[in-house]
Amino acid sequence: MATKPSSQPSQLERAKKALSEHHHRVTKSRLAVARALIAHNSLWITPEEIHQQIQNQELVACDLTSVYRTLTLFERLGLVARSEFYGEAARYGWRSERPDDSCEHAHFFKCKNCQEVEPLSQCLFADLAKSLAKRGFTNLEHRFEVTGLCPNCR
Amino acid sequence: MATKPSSQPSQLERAKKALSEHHHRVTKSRLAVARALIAHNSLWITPEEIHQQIQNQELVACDLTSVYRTLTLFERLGLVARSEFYGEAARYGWRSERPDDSCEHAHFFKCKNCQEVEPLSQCLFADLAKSLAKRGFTNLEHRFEVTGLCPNCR
DNA sequence: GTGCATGCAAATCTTTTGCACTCTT
DNA sequence: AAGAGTGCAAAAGATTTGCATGCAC
Repeated sequence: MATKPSSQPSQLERAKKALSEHHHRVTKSRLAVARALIAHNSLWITPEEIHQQIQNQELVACDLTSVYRTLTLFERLGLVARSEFYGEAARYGWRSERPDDSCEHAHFFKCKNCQEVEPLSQCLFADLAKSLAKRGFTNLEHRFEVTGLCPNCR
Repeated sequence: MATKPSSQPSQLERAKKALSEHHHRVTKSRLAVARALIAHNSLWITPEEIHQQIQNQELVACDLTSVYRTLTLFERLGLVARSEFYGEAARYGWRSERPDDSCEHAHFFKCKNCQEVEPLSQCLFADLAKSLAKRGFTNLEHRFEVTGLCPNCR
């Protein structure tokens, strides 16, 4: 799974900026979590996996508890998106674009057999959101998840 | 929250039929769970709530563990649909129509404030399903959930 | 009678919380 | 120096599992 080293510095800078702008401290743990997420690019990983990766690849120690706390914070800052399949740990993905793009997050396909996760290009929500907004619903959030068997596993 | 007594007998019969057709035994516990779900009609309730309701309204005892096991079974039989909002217990809803209608289940809006659950009429999945199927994905299942504030709570 | 289903207890898994200590600001 | 952030341990909550007993078939 190749990472895109060239995109990492700017993404990490974005994280630092978001933290300081919102008066949160730029700590080693938080940067380590950010790095782990950015390295996984568009994939969705669990807090546990993030924790593992930090332990393996970094000299920094970062408790699992801090991973959770950092992810919660990052989500508030719009840096990550969260999604969850039934009965499993939540998964987080780095959001490389603007935080207000609410359609970039929880749309993906996951194979029941090989666990492969594949992002879905489309966001089906836009139209429905409009019609709900028209009827007076506000603060809308949505989740859309698809499972099944991928071509390799069927 | 008024129930529709007239629809209950047939729904319960449907449950019994599905059980015996698939060589599962028709037990008091399973019927109690079915009754609790049917009484709640289109609402989505948690295993805990089902358990509570059985304890309150029925003379039958049914352990929470059995509620879980029964719900898992019912889901396999297509009698109930399961949905889950972040960080909360899963919720189950009785499916009054044919089990193969994959668009009847997890499409609803839930107000973050008053917890009101409102079904969404549209199924946005059809087109995406087609394109995934064309690419070789099979056994597709999907979930689509929306939260926010309803007109009364905004 | 057979063996599926149940109840109870305990385990598991994810996530959160309390608290003393540490490090960023 | 102040207090936000962290690590560790323990709690909390939902769901699952093991096993002996009980009930539907």
